[in-house]
Amino acid sequence: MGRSPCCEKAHTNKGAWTKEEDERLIAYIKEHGEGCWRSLPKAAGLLRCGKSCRLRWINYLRPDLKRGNFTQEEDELIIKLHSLLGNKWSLIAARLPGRTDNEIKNYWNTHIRRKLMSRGIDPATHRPLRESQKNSAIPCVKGDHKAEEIVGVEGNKTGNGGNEEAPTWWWPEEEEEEHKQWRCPDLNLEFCMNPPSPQQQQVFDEVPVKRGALFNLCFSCRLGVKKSSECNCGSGGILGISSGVLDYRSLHTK
DNA sequence: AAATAAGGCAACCGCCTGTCA
DNA sequence: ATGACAGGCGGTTGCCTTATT
Repeated sequence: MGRSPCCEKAHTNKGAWTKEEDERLIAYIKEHGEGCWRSLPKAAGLLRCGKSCRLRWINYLRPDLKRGNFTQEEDELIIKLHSLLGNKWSLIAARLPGRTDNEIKNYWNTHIRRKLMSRGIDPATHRPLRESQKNSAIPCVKGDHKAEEIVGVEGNKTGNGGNEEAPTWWWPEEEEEEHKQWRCPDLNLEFCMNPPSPQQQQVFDEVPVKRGALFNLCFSCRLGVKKSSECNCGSGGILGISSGVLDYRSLHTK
């Protein structure tokens, strides 16, 4: 037997939200806060599925949302993060204050994908299209490259399927043979994590990480060690992976 | 001006995961 | 240990708007 539906579909509205529904949802959340999405619709007098309410709030009604076009900096950050995380839109969104996973996903599919394709870069692998077709592996990273250096999109390496532009991290032709030797012989997924530098620590403490909120986490929580006895911030690692484990600023590949 | 195509985005669907009894 | 449940996520759909013919 399958799971029961999250709501009684026969008596729920679907499709676009009306202004009145929005106002009801905002008013309810302002008074009672987020959470208990299943019971929220009834309590708020909405004929909507709880999931639908959650989505509407998170993607559209939250007061901390940044509306409007993506900036060049945001563009580049999305590309960088996507090259590291893949389609983990929620993780990517966690690093772009005021942006939602859905918004970033849509933006990726409609703008960035095309932009990368026009540059001859495979948006799935972040490799030149010709290479991606030959070898559909995830891009390998040259030993000491930091994540920030991996996915620059400017540059003009030729031989990428006729397109002049290619990532700056792509090696010059004279090194091509050398790199063919070791490029993705095995996919090395071994990561090392370093404690944040004082500068990184400051960034961690200042940059809104998730949903515009500020988090002050101890080191064990940033490592995603849930309920660690070392935890001295009291959060118990509630943010897990999004808080530090995969933070691209402290993540290096070997 | 009307018809059609393409683009953009909000919303839905179904699966996965973590939590709790 | 197990199952139910809520929340969260990524993929997909469908509608609305804009551009083109």
